[in-house]
Amino acid sequence: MVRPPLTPEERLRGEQLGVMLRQARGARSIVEVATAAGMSAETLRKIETGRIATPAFFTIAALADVLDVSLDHLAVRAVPATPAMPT
Amino acid sequence: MVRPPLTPEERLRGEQLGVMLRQARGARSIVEVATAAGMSAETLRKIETGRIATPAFFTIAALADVLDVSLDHLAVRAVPATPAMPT
DNA sequence: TATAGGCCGAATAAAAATACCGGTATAGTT
DNA sequence: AACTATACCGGTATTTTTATTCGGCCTATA
Repeated sequence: MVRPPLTPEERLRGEQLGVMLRQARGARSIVEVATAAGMSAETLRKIETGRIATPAFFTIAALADVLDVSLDHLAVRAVPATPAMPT
Repeated sequence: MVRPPLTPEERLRGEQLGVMLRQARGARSIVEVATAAGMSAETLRKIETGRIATPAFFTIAALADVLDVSLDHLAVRAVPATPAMPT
């Protein structure tokens, strides 16, 4: 009936996404990239550190545009192992 | 100091994303696609109708995977005109 | 009848996104 | 040495939004 809490797997997934975004930022400062992507530096920092585990689609899209990385690439890399549910 | 309300532009952007996802779903039922993507049917319906304007990145990623569409494609199409800020 | 698909509104807990504060560490300047 | 500026981190507080379930309602079709 309510929104369920994030699972440990979802937390991990968010951390991995953050690591990739941080790596893509390279030597640029958080302030510069966040401003270019139209978000606050605090938000970008929390995404990079995984404290925002399930950020909004358009937030990541804006970041990917600024950082010149592919959204599909990010999604695939962040969700590595599909549970492979048996039929 | 607080999270600002969604702008009309963000609402529109969400609606456009919904339209694209709906089109990609084709003849498949909401229940089938939502289940395959690991979310409730109600949530998918709200995304398609734009009532969830800024869905989570991994939510859209799961949908894009099931529907076999590109996240980059969705992002570009949903945010068509960059404001073209003058230098 | 009844079954399947879809639409809508209310209610709820959890989380996003933001700002502010202090702390740390490094690099450059006076 | 003292000061200044930049950059990053962690916590707190706040409002808005997500994601979910439930119930009802409608339409087509077997």
